[in-house]
Amino acid sequence: MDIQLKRGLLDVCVLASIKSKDSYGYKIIKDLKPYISLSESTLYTILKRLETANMLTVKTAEHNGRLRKYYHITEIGLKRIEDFKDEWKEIMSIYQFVTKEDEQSE
Amino acid sequence: MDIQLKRGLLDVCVLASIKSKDSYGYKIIKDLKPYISLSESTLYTILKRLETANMLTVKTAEHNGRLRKYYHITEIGLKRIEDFKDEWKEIMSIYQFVTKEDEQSE
DNA sequence: CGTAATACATCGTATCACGAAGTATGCGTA
DNA sequence: TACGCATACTTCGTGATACGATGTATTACG
Repeated sequence: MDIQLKRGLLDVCVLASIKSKDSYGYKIIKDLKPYISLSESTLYTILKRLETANMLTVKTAEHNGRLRKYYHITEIGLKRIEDFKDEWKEIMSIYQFVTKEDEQSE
Repeated sequence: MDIQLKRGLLDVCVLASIKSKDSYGYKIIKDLKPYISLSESTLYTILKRLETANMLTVKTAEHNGRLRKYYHITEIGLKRIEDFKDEWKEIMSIYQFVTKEDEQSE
């Protein structure tokens, strides 16, 4: 997918991937892969950004003797997803503008 | 609309605005306003980019004693719009992923 | 004559996705 | 043991790009 199109979609995707259950970096990438692929450097940048924006919290926990960072969505993060649904209406109208056939010009 | 979300949408919007009829800078901004707003500096940057990518051609013409630059879409530009329709399928699947309610987690 | 609308252009800045590279651990296998 | 591989997270530099600010110039209107 076009890199420009991914912007604005990525943040919400990451939030959606931890919405129902806390998750961690490596798993998020795998879960998102069928929909949108992102590199590790991209993901950790996003996670840090979302943390700064208080959309998620981080908790380090041990798993199999190794440390993992688990990410938990906040109310603000949930609201971000809701806001996206509103933005979607605008995107739909743009889509219709772009794809409409101009009958009068034929 | 979120600035990140606009990226990737803007180019195609501009192309769509000149698809059926040649247009010029100021008019493009006005035509797009109901769907997506962009500043002049942004538009001229985009127009130059699309010209470099051979997605449109420019022709300077006189209008009311003043020079105007008219933009005309090319085959490559039209193809860009078609490609966008394909990308749309991916975007739709992302939308469904983001908005799906997780029944199993309730 | 002054103001607004029209029309195009340039510059600097902030945001951001990504590749490359690095660090470290656990596990299977030869 | 030694090696490769998957897991897991981090840092750095770069290129793309939307935008505000600013500038130039003309036409239209009162």
